Parts: sequence; C-alpha cells; structure tokens
Amino acid sequence: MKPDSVSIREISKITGVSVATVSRVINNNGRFSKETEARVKKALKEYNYTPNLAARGLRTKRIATVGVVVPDITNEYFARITLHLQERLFAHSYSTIICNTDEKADIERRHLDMLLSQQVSGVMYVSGTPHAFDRLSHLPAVFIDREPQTAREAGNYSLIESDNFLGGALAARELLQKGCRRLCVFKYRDDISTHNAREAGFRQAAREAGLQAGDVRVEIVPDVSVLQGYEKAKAVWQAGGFDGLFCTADALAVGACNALRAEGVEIPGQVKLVGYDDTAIAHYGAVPLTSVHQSTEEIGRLAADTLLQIIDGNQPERRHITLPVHLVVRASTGGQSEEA
Amino acid sequence: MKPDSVSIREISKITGVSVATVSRVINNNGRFSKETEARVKKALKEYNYTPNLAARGLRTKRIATVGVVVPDITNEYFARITLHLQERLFAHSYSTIICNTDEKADIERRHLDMLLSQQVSGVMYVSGTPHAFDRLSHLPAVFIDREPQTAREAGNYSLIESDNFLGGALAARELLQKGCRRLCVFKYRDDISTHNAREAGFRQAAREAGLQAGDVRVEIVPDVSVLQGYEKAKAVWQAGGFDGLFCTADALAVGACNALRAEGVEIPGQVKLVGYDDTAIAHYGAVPLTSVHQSTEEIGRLAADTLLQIIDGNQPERRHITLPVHLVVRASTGGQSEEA
DNA sequence: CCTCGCTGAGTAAACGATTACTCATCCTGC
DNA sequence: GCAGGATGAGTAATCGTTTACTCAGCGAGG
Repeated sequence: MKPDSVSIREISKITGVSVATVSRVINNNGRFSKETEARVKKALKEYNYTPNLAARGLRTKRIATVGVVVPDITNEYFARITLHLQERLFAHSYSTIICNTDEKADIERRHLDMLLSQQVSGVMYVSGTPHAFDRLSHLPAVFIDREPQTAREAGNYSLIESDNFLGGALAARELLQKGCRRLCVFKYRDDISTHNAREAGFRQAAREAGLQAGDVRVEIVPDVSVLQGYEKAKAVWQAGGFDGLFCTADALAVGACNALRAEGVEIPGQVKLVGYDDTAIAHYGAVPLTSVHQSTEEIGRLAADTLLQIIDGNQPERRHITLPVHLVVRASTGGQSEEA
Repeated sequence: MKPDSVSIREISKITGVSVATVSRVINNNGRFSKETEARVKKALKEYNYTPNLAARGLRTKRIATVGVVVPDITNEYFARITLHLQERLFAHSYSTIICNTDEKADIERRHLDMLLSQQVSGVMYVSGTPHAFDRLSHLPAVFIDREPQTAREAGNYSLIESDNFLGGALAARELLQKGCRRLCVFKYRDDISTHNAREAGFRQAAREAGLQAGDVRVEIVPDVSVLQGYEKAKAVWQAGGFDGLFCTADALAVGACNALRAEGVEIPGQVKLVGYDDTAIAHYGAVPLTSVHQSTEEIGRLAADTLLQIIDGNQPERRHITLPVHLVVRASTGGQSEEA
C-alpha cells in the first residue's frame, strides 16, 4: 500500500532543498543549517525514507555487509558463534550474509564469487579451511578457529582462536588425575590446525605426567558425527581398549559413549571420557559429558570487532588472538567440581 | 593482486563491441551473432569478470537475494530448515541474508528495514511471528510454521507448515496405546498457532479414545529451553503428577526427563514421554526420546520453491501447504518399533 | 528497382546516492 | 569601505548495468 520507498530526490522536492543537501543531512556530512537539518529530518521520517543500498554501494564502492562463511550451520558450536557475530555486526549496522559450505571447495568458491559480486566489505571465516581464499586476497578477512594454510602472504587478515593446546592439556590432566593410564584420542582429520593443537596439548600434558608416547593412542576420524564416534569406539575397544578417551568434538564423544555402553562398559567406572565445545548434548546426554568450554560469545564479539577495525583501515590491535578455555567436569569423568 | 574486478565497459573496450552487446551476451538477452558471443564470453572468462550486483540491482530494482528471518539460529530445528532453504535458493543462484530476531519486535523491525534497504526480492519467515509485517506488505513472502496474525489481508504470501494437529494426535495415540491415562501437555506459549494446533490434535485424539477433557492437563511455558521443562515438570509432578507427558518441543521434554529422574521417577516405567521435532538431543539424551518428526529438508525445499514462484510473479500452486509428520518411537515410551 | 522485414549492434538515458566544485552571502578586522 | 574567510547550499559528474530506441545492411517479394 504505502509507497515503495521515497528517494532522496523526492525528499529534496518536498523540502525545497537540493538532493546534495538532503544527502549531507542523512550522512551528517558537510555543512547545513539547523533549520534545514530539522526540515529534512522531519520529511525523512514522515515519508518513511529508506536508503537504497544498491545506489549507495554503487557510488561508494562499499556496503555495510559482511560475508560469514561457515562449514555447517546446524553444528551448535558454529551456530552460536554465527549468532554472536551477527549480533555484534548488526549493532554496528552491518548486515551479514551467511554461507554454508558443507566443507566443499566448489560450494565455497561459488559463495565467494557471490560475496564479491555483492561487494561485501569483509569476510568472516568460521572454522573453515579457505580453499578459495585467493579470490578475495585483497578483502578484509578474519579467520575464526582455523588458520588458512594457503595464501598466507596476503596480509589483510586476522586470526581468532581459543587456546586449543591448553584445551587438550586440560583434558589430559583431568583424565590423568582421575587415574587413567591407557589414553586414547579421537581426532577430527589430520590437517586441521585446531584439532592438531588439541592433540598436541593432550600429548604434552601426558608426557609431563610421565607417560610414554606409546601410552597415547590417536585415532583419526573423517567426520564430526555421532555415528563416527560410535563406530570408531566400537572398533578400538574391541582391538584393545583404553581407560581414558578424549574426543576433539562433543559429537564424537557422544557416539563413543553410546558404543561403549552398548559393549557393557561402565562410564565413568571403566572408561572416562572428555569432549570438546561443551554443547547442549554434553549437558543432557545419557552420561553428562566433561567437556572443554570455549566462549562463543567472546569469540564472536572479538572477531566482529577485529573485522570492523580492518574494514575501517586500522590495523587490528592484535593479529592473532588466543582466548582462554576451561574444563567443565561432569559425570563422564566421575566429577562434580568445575575447574578453571 | 588481481584487478579488483573488470567492468562491463572494459570488456567492451577489449572486445571492440559496445557495452550494450556485452550486457546482452551476459544476460543472454536480445540479439547477437555467434562470433560476437564467443568473443565476449572468452573475454569475460579471461578477465575474470564479476558482475556488480549493486549496479544491477540499482538498475533492475531487484536483486537475487532473499531475507531469512529466524527467531533463533542455534535451535537445531530452525538451523536445519535454514540450511535447506539456503541450499535450495543457492541452487537457483539466490543468496540469503539470515536475520536472527531472538523473538524481539524491535530487532525484527531493524532487520526488516535493512532487508528493504537491500532491495531483497523476498522474505522467508521461519517460524516467526511477524511483528513488523506491515513494513513489507508488498514483498513476496513465505511463512514457515507460523501463520501471521496481522496484516493478513496483504495477499502476496504463502504458508508452509507441517501437520501439527496430526503430530499432536500421534503423540496422544502413542501415550494412550502404551497405557497412559493421566495426561499432561507442556505447551510453548498460548499465542502460537503451531503449538496450539499440537495441543488441539492431542486433545482430540484423547477425546476419541474416550478421555474426558479434565484428564488432559495443559501447562504453558514461556520459553523453549531445557530449564523451563525441568522447572515445570518438577512443579507439576509435586502438584499431583501424570503418567504421560507430551511436550511441544524436544528441549522441554529433555528438561522434564531430567527433573523426573531427579525425583526418582522411572521413564518409561512410571511416566511416558513424547517430544516434538526429533532433534539430536532426542536421539542421544539420557533416555532416548519418542518424538514427532517433521522433514526439515522438505519444508526448506518447498518453501524455497514457493518463494521463487511468487517472486517470478506466478501464483504459487498452493497457498497453504501442509506436510505430513510421523512419530519416531524410542525408549521414553518404552517402544522399539517406528510407526509412520 | 523499390520497399519491407529481419538481424545484429550501437547510443544514450535511466536507476539513487555521494561528493568535488562552485558560488552567493555575510561577518570580521583593518 | 573593502579584502578575505567562513558558511550554507546548489550543480553536475559519477558508480556499473540494463534497455528502449535507433539504424545500417541485407535478402526477398512484388
């Protein structure tokens, strides 16, 4: 019913000032008298003016929109980060285009082409391996969780991650302190810095506690899914077993838990279990799961602020931010207390 | 490194044809010879031409982007729908701007203003009560799950939902068939068509089985959260109890399950429990949860196709689509079999 | 031989907003 | 009384595409 949207020109006609002045008032840019300002603002409100972002973007070559590239939005951890990113960016009047890549290079490529076409002012990579990073080497970018392996020379980006090494170490210490000696790690892939760091931290803590390298068995899984955890746990248990298991993602731990119980193994009696990310499933699973917690809110907030800094042309305060993590102890390691 | 992006004009200079012809080739629109086409296409590829969507949007007043308004992206059910929406829209070369409203009217309003500024060609409402629907009464829109209560006269929209009435009825029949007679329903709010329909279906099935209206107790909860389910279950149990509980969302059921077990109640021995949405937590919770399953994939696919039809100016085949649901029976009602 | 219709392609005007120039007016200080 | 700076505001070019007109050339029908 209402007019689709009035343009700056119509406001100009209505108020009797030129379009240039209207634009100046809108952007609070340049000089104009108090009266002019009042008159224009009144008209803007009254006629419900909505700026045409296409026109503005065309002229200024920048648009208050950033792309968010995420491997799987149905993963609760990623969803939470995405949510906080959006909240923060929205508060700075940026909008976000969320792209789900499913970890597929060709999908990511198409998404990036689209983002470039949209003239987005920056890109946020949530835990993604950027296969197509070269396409946007000149664009402001922030990586969350995973470091880009390629195109590292292009300078215009930052990395925000939580302390994965520490997270792995906390997991190991918890298991060791609770008496575990035959340790096992289920790690997601072998080429992701995030998960490698978790393993490294775990190993180091085990070494410090006097274990030999051979006392820690590491299994690689190709997917983060409950099913993968289930299958792998069944296989490893039947092939010799362990008394402490650390999974670099909660879903794996949940699957492992199910498999072990199906084998008649008691948790935490015979096997103790630690997951990662502290997702809802960890709270409410069959056996409440001890898990490494990282603050998605803080990650999102910092990442958004950093990207905005880069977009504004300021060097970010820090190029590489590492956030602390802590362990939430639950029944799967037989504990009540929560340790920082 | 690479040139930011070549424009149509540069392609025109390179190939020696006019910009108009280049545009025609790009859009496969109008007449041009085979040779011209080949020459232009070669140049486009070679110089890595990327269309400027701002310019195109400015000229054509429409842009291949739709807004997706969702109350809470961290809710697995919404996230799955959003994912499938995006996949489908992306396949038709539309991009999506995902907006999280947190069910807050003012946030929704700001999001909608932004979407209008972006000149999006349509809006998808995922299970949201459109508080600000009037802002976009002229825009193509598809509602998923919840029917708009206001501005209903504006004709340009469709509604996709699953059969909530049937879902409620299936839940009731399952509980009744397993011997429950003192039934209780935890319903999310009292003003949401979706959840009201679930309750209505539940009541009707109970009536058909010979129960009196008084045999079904209904409790309203203000939030879909595990905590709410926990508190409400504790209170209701201590105030008299029930032997069959239906929650209109899985999270509530998980909370209720925890509370009841904390009270020493056996599930499914003393109380049987049915949830809704069949989310991961239903599979892997402490007691695997019987739940009503709706296909997020189908909902997403249909919604996307319908919105595209409306955008293209065709009346959608059906203005109101209702999808079937089925019950997945698990331990919380003591069952193994899966019923359609 | 003239005219008509078709084909392929160029010219130029939008779309809505921003901004570099320009300019009239007024004030201030000498 | 006048130079010169400050102030407020208008003119017009521009961003990259699309598209309504226009037109030259060519083949066919009368």
